[in-house]
Amino acid sequence: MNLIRFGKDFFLQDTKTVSKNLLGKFLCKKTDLGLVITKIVETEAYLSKNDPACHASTKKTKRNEKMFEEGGISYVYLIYGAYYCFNVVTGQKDSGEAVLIRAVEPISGTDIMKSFRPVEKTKNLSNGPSKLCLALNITKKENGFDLIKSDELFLADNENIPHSDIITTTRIGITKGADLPLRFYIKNNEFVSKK
DNA sequence: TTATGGATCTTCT
DNA sequence: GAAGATCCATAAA
Repeated sequence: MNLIRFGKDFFLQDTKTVSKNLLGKFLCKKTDLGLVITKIVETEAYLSKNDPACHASTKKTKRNEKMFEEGGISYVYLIYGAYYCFNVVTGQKDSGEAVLIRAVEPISGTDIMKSFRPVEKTKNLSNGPSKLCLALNITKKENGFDLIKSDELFLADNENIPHSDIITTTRIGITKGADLPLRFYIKNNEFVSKK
């Protein structure tokens, strides 16, 4: 498979634009067992302004500092003391914006993913933000990774999803800013966490 | 040093 | 469909 990486320009666009553009693209992870390739099917945008749900909405801390870097790196954090969530940092340095990858569809290396996260149905392998982190073996060690240059964790180009097949709704699992329409997913895709 | 809450998942009915 | 598990990071004192 021919994997084409994105340039920095891709990540410096408007965060909502990047959120939509990431749909249908590949998220790749090199593991000890081989290369895993997945397709992004669901994202959420977290903005710096007028968005109380964003970790960067309050102030810069040791935990969210990666969100303030220039776009093109990863931001991984622990939630509920037990699960990881994977974000792609976007925008200029100090903007404090990112895109949460909520769900992916296994493309290649499905068996490897199942070795990290045993499930009966492939459909349940990566249809959630923490599920995909487990399946791709993404942990705190992957925080602050360079997604443009790294060969271990990176994004690659693929199909563009037609605008008519992108559904925009409100975000999930948050208590603040829950009414903002910043969640995007691919229409009729089985691997979306919730419709 | 202590208290509290959270961008979730799994298990049970 | 509904509720409990679980523990780190942050903020307050």
